[in-house]
Amino acid sequence: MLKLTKRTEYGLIALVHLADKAAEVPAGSEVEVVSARAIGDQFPVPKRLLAEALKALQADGIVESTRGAQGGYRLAKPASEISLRDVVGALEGSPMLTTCDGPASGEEHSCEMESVCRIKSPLARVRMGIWALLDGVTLESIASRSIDPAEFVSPTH
Amino acid sequence: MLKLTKRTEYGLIALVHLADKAAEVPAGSEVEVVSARAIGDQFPVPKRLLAEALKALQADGIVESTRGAQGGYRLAKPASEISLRDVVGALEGSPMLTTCDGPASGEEHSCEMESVCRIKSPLARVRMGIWALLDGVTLESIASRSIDPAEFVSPTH
DNA sequence: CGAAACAGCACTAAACTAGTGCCGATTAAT
DNA sequence: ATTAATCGGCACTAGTTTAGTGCTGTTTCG
Repeated sequence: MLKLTKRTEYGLIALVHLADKAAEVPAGSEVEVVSARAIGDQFPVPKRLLAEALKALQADGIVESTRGAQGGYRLAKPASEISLRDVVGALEGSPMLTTCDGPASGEEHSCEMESVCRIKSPLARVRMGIWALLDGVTLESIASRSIDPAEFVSPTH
Repeated sequence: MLKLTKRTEYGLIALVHLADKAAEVPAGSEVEVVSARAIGDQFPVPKRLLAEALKALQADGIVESTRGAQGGYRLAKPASEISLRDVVGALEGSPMLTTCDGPASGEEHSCEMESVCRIKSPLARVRMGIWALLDGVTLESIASRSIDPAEFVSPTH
């Protein structure tokens, strides 16, 4: 239904929090890690799911983790280099729009009626447009409430 | 998972077909209606679901229907005035991105932690950006640019 | 050692999606 | 007037996805 999952929502909340922590220290210095528990304590969200989201973000290299007591997470890159596209890709995967559409165009049964399908390529373009839109929104811009309408000009045309 | 439903996919296929029919006659003249059965016979899709999609499109004023024998559907507006936004809106409804986000911002339980939520307004802007993107794609542009082989080889991302 | 914290697997319940069944209402053709 | 084609609405089943939880193992600080 063209909707993001809760996992993504919780992951984003955590990332904004981590971005705050990273912004608090002078550039270049070590950023202290924050535990999933510590993040969950600050927001009324299921702490366990938030932890699941952080695990997925770690697996995709968006955050890095320190294990053991006093362990936790921090951003693996500057917030300005983490885009919504990265986050959504890590937490939702790539499939988008319809099964007829899809990244694996040349693969197996992408569309049984490829030769007659009139909507495949238009939808592929829209999908790329959406990814491009997400790509233009960085974690930094989300964390610092800056109203920047320039991000929302349609890039594909 | 940020995906359109089959209903929307089938509805789009039908709409492209109807747009073709509308383009075949000189401007101003009556466009003959096409039955759901006739459309379904031309594509390997579940005919019944296609009919369901057409019903929804009719309810939203995107197509108009003629009942009874020899009845069917045709576009209610010129294809150039029907956008993907209209179609998706009719077949999927408006909710998008997260429950925290959402068009009815001022309504009831939009977000329990509204005061602390950092991601609500950024996501709302992204949602508007996606709608704007969909708004820029007309049924006409989909129907006309249909067979463009260059699109099939484009590396998606 | 023991507690804190990440990592991985698996599971349940609810919601949504895809697809179908059925029947009534309407209308053109005969 | 009858018939057949067609839209319109309600409801139902099965499969998939999502939300959320349980449990166990592993790492690391104190």
